[in-house]
Amino acid sequence: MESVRWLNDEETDLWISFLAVSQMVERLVDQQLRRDFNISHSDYEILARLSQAPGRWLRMGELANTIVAPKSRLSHQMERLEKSGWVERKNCPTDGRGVVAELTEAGLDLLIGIAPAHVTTVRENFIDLIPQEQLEPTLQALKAVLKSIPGAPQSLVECDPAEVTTGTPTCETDTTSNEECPESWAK
Amino acid sequence: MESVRWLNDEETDLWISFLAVSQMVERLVDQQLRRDFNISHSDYEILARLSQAPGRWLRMGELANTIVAPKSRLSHQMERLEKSGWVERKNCPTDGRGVVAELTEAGLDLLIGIAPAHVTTVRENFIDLIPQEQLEPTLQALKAVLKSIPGAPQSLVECDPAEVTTGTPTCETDTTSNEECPESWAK
DNA sequence: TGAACATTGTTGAATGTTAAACAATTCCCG
DNA sequence: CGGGAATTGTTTAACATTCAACAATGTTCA
Repeated sequence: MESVRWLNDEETDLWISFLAVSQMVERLVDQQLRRDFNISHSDYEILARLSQAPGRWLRMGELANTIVAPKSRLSHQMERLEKSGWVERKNCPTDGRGVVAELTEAGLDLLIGIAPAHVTTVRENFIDLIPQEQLEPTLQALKAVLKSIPGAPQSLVECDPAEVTTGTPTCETDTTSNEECPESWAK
Repeated sequence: MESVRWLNDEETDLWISFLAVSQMVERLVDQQLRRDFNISHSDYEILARLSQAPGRWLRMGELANTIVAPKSRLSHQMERLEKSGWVERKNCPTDGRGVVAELTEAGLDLLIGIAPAHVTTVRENFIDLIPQEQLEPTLQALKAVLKSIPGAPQSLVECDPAEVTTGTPTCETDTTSNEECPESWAK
């Protein structure tokens, strides 16, 4: 005899809307990438995250965590991306079990070609649709969810990949991540 | 020579966090349903939406829209659900092309058995993680996105399926949807 | 040291999803 | 009415994802 705390109207609305937005936005973004560049959104995410990593490489596990994918999926994706020449896998020098995923020059070029249109899609179908005054509270809500779920990834900065070729660390230690994505890039 | 409006830090953070939360929450919810009840979240959604529809049935197209799925996916899902006896397909009496998806008694019973645990999962991994003061702005943000995307579904109310057996319309015409999901249901 | 255990990543088979082509029906309008 | 266009839903085949089992390496600690 357990008493269930059903969702009230507002909570229900929030949950249903969240599901709908998640799926619609994901679908729109994915379809734009497939249609215009013949690449899936999840493949794009791999390239993008690698491009921002210190030496444009990440351990497989880290990468999987970052894009919130099971390891097995990442393995399959990497196999395809590697065949296309956009990514390389190397044995990790510091851990015999480990594998390092590295973005190739070709992969970076591809990403640089795609990013502008992608950002536009993200704006048109998500960011620019949200009224200014709700940006910050929404971000806080999302971060609260992330914080409470064990194993959730850090936030990373997504920006012009053409500018992120230096290998400057974005993670943990050096948190002056602002410098990496100045608004002045909008040239 | 197009000038790209890259995302600034806050926007980037919002986008990345949104993607992460979407995938993490969807995964957690889906896994709980599979583990405890051997049903996928998307199958659950079908049962839930049908249970709230006027006579516990919907046109295939409406249903696909509601759950934000391509029609082809819904067809496959329905085939499986029909085999399991939780749903039935009938020819639509008013449109020769149409097909009507109807929840069976068995399907409703299943849903009633599952719903409490499901709601708990949704609370634990999403709703209850969001601070009170961000609930409303977040909802507004999501609704703004939905409103601006053509073909986005209406919000529906998700509540105790045991109570929604009367066939009272929730859509369009009768918008006193509050009555359907009073907080007092939390018994 | 070495034996149990933990971690890392891959593999293969089962399953689910997708886009495109299709058949059936209805709608629009001359 | 009747013919072209639009809508509805299914099907097929290609593709992607998932889980569980696995191999390989690292870690712990007696």
